[in-house]
Amino acid sequence: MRLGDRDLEAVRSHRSAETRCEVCPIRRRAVCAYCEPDDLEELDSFKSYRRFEAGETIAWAGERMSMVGSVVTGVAMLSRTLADGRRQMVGLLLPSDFLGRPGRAQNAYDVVAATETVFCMFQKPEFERLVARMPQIERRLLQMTLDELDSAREWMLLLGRKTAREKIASLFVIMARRDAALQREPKPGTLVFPLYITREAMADYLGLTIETVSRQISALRRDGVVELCENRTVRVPDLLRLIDESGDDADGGVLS
Amino acid sequence: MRLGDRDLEAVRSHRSAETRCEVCPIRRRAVCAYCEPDDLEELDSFKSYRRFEAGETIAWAGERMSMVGSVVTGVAMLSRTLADGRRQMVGLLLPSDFLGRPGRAQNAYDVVAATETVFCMFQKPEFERLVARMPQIERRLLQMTLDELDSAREWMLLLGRKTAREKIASLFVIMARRDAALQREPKPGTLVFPLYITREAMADYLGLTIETVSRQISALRRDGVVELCENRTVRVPDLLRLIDESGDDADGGVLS
DNA sequence: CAGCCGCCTTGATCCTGATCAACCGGGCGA
DNA sequence: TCGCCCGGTTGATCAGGATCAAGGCGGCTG
Repeated sequence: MRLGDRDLEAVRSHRSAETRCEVCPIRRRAVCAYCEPDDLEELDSFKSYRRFEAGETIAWAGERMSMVGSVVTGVAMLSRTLADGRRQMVGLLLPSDFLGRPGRAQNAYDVVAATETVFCMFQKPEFERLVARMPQIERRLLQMTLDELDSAREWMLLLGRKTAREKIASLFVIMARRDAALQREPKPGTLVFPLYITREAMADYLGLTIETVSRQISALRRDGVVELCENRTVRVPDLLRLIDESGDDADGGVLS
Repeated sequence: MRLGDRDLEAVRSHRSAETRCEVCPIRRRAVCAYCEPDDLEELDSFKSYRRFEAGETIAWAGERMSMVGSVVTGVAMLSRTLADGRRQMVGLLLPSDFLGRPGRAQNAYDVVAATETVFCMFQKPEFERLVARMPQIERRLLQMTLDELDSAREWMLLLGRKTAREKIASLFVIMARRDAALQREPKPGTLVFPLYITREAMADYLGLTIETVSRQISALRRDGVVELCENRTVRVPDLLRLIDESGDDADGGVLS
């Protein structure tokens, strides 16, 4: 598949080693955790890039999934749906996140592109052969999976025990941190970041309805905690205030 | 540390290779996923067994954790607490489950023994050396972590979208399946299994209050979905009925 | 045996977030 | 240009689960 210039730029930056998070400077994250420089030539021949439109379904729960890979640009959502249609997002894939489970044929979740999204993908059998030959890939996958597990557990705390207002504040903190982590040169000072996703996606993420999401965002705006600018952009004048609203204790808490 | 006869019996059976789950016969689970028979001699010299009393705190969030290991008998709980004391259980460790994160010094969760619990433990540096030497251990850890991630996501669906009644039914389904999976020779017919944990633990697990837990269990009993016997034992006359109450679709759903 | 404590149950009331409904504004195709 | 549709906002009302409160039961200890 032929990629456009913007996508190619993304692919190039995708190969960079690490970025730093301004909000929690300790935490670092490789943009593509299994592609370290010394593996590049070996992996490059097996990679392919695929692009999905916003709203496009990448995979259905229960379907066979023939590829694995990671997000280069854009946002993808993992979700599960109950028999009567209630839906819960169970994962949010931002650039550098891995999609697909080595060693399992079936896909456990619906995967939908929230925005236009580019994936760096491998055929699953080829990837598994690569993993078998290169144990360092397995090690990095384990670390990534453990990180995801930590995020999932933080999310469980949010879903089980936080109020609607705290949930919204937490979401903003998470997105601000993730955005800062992905910035090559994060700007100091006031945080400004894009809200990639719709109210519906936020509601599915937080276990709320869209009406409640809308109301609580309005309330946070009314109280001066956040400002909404054009292009679905959020400005946070005081990050500590926002973190305070999120219910987490100042130090620990939300994993980026 | 000296173990009693009952504990020694548990340790012996702990070395058995696999058990089968009557409820979902496809799913199998090694009782101790990193201890396959061919590794036994090598690992044995590094193992030690530790016992914790019911209610005893095994580790605090934020603390350094010098050991890793897995549950031999009993039940342990992972939980996170918000600044104001609201608590959410984020993991339930039953026999065969792994505790501790290779490659991280600090413990992210409070770990509490729900019942008397025996762990098979390794000093973390030794375990990491073993892992480095034996890549098959890393592979199994990856698979276990992926399983845990799937469970966590199933749990997120429960926390975000299920009603109190569905949450209770789901919990019973999970415990029935886990119990059946751990039975050496599961009895066919009506399911009977122990409720290892208190109402408080259930409430923390499900994101409810103890009063709601109590009320919903009473309601399920009144409606004939479950029966409560002595010794905190639950009898399920019709598993399909219970699964129906849990809100999951019949096939997919709750991971054991 | 009495008294206490921990765990559980049940009742009454309250409140947060869901539901139902109306409306707004922008983008897009007819 | 009109009208529709989609995503978002806001209001009114409802209901599920939280909270507050009282009491029961069983086990443990003095």
